[in-house]
Amino acid sequence: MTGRRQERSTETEQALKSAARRLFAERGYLNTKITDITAAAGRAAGSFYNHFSSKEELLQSLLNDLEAEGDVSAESPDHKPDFTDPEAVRYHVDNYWSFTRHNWAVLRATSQAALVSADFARIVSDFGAQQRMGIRDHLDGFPAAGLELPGSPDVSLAIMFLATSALLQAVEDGTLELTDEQAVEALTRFIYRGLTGRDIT
Amino acid sequence: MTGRRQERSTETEQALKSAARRLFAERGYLNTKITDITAAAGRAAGSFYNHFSSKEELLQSLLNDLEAEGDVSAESPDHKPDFTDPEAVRYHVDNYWSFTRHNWAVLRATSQAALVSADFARIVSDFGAQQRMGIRDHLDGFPAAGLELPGSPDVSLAIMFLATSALLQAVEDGTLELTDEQAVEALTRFIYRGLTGRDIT
DNA sequence: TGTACATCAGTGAACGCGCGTTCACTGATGTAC
DNA sequence: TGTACATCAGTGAACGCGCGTTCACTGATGTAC
Repeated sequence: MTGRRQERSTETEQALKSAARRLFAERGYLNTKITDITAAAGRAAGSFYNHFSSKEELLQSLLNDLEAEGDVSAESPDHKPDFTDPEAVRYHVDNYWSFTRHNWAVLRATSQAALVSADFARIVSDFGAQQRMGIRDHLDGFPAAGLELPGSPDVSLAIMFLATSALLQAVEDGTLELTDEQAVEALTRFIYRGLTGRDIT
Repeated sequence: MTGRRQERSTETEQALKSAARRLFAERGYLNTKITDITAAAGRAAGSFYNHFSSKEELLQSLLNDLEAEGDVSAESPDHKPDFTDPEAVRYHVDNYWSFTRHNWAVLRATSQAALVSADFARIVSDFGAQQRMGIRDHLDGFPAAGLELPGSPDVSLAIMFLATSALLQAVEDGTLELTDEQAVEALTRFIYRGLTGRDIT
């Protein structure tokens, strides 16, 4: 009934995953060896292949977990879908910042994997495209409000996301020292101004 | 007189360097093996170690070449050192874009090396800090002009550089399609607005 | 200018390390009767 | 409920591949006299 065997199996699988997440965060994806993961998880090297056929597959599995729980695209009902409103920009910057920071280990691991694997490069690229697509309609009010984007909608939104994740990366690796609040505040002002050409009042 | 031996030696060294640059551009630093470089340069594997003691040292040497010629910090005499003027922002964005794009192979290789080597991580981090330092005085006119930065000067400038190189990376890897002119134009507007809170007229 | 020896850049086969991957084995869990 | 057999998760030593690195050797260049 309990399925003692399967229980044990999923225990090990979870142990491997969480060890991997920890090591990826500490030393990065590329510097983490499969045997490091099994050792950190307290299992034998061979055990790894009962669960994953490669480090890539493990990472893919961590990514799937992200999608399952976090659901990036899920937007709370009270959010404002119009970037002519500074609060709407702040809401999205804050959301994206928190999400990325919270899942930094896995997301950074993915971009590192993208350097070496064409598959992951496409995943990263598609992920970005999807993000932009998801909020493109937040710019719909611009013409009516007499606002002009700095470039095409796609490029303008790309700059928004790229600036945010690049700043987060700088904070994470210690290049820049600032709190989450400071970061979100500065980004929000920068981005709102950049998109609209108006200042936050 | 000619120094036939030394001539031959520097020939090989140049061949190795330019093969490396080519391969780094094609398949990235991490995916390029030392034997790939020697093969592409048409030399024997062992020859590599007459010139460099490791792939890192070769990359370091490519970086030194950059500094020697390009001199990033060198600013032409006619440039405007005041970011309250949109043309000054455009000038710097354009400059940085061209420089980075022109030396993309080496710069990307360096950030890839930074993922794996703490030494290169510091080089990258220091390089960014130096860039920001070099133009911090371009913000000096802001208070007098009644302009307020989106965050601290360092963070504001960091966002400027990070956004630019992140966009370049997206263009280089094919994620985004736009010409240099479009990119510089969009970035200039985004950044000028972001820094000043005013629009480009 | 010529000869004899030294040095040096380049060669490529061979070596060895790190690490991914396999596989025979163990002990526990599940199944058949 | 008990016994005999099957299956499965986990183990860790061993294997082997890829690639960095070495080194004895070659032929050309430089030096001494």
